[in-house]
Amino acid sequence: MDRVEDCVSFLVGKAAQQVSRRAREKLAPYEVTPTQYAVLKVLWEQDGRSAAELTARLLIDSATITGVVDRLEAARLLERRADREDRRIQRLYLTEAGLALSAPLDAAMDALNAEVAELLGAEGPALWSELRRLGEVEG
Amino acid sequence: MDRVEDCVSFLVGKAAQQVSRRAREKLAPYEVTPTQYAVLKVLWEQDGRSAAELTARLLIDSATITGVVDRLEAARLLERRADREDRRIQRLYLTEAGLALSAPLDAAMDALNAEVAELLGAEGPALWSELRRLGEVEG
DNA sequence: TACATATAACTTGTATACGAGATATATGTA
DNA sequence: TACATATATCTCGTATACAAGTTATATGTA
Repeated sequence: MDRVEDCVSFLVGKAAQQVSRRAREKLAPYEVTPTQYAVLKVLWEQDGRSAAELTARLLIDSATITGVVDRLEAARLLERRADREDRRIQRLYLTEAGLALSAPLDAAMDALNAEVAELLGAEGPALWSELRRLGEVEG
Repeated sequence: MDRVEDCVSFLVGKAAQQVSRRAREKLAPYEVTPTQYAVLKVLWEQDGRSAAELTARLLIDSATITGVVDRLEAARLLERRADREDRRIQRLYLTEAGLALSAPLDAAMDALNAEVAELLGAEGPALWSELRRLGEVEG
């Protein structure tokens, strides 16, 4: 491999960086980051989940989740409530403000998906499944 | 888009995260990170480049380059030397230790490329060109 | 020359991302 | 019950990544 541009790690990393930059731009009006959107998205499905459930679903380190949830709580988009049966667990519940963001943020991300789909054209769907496989790379 | 797993931003981001994790593992014995590898890779081609040249080539913010170069300099893999003609510019030169890493680090990343190529099989090359297009997403 | 503008590198503040370890609480087993 | 082990969350340290702003130096133009 002669040029860094031919290195998988660089290639996938830069693709993610550009897509993430567009996602940040689209989410910026709502003062929510892409990672925060991912957490909210899982809670819109069903809230009352624990941080451990989020780390498993989103493949994020528990140290990272702590910080992301801290900021979402500070923004009053969700609340931590202690589980009554297992006192180690903090369950996460959406506030009214957190629930209200569902429609506009999903619309913003649907627009991003459409943008990328148009950029890739017919090869898009194939890329999807390849990326899913890459996302499952094991040590 | 119902599930966060169907969101392009999440999908590409997780693929990059897993590949990056494998790259970190492979580079760890040399105490070099994937981003540091990218900087070294460009300097192995030709050193004496400025930070501005690196930001353009690697699509990294100038604030990020400052920190990465700080750490590479602290690890004595490269040196900053002021340009004589334009005193704003710090040119980056590899040390003996920095040069010596070329062969083993390239071998480690070639191994990663082969690993991913095997994972993807025949669809790999198509994915490459799609990722290059994604990496060029414009605002 | 004098001054507005541009550029290179750096600084500061915020947000991931992860390794390692600390703390509190549960759970399994002798 | 007593204790070893496991789990959930959090803290701390390090490394990107980027927005915004600072400083020093160049450059273009009146």
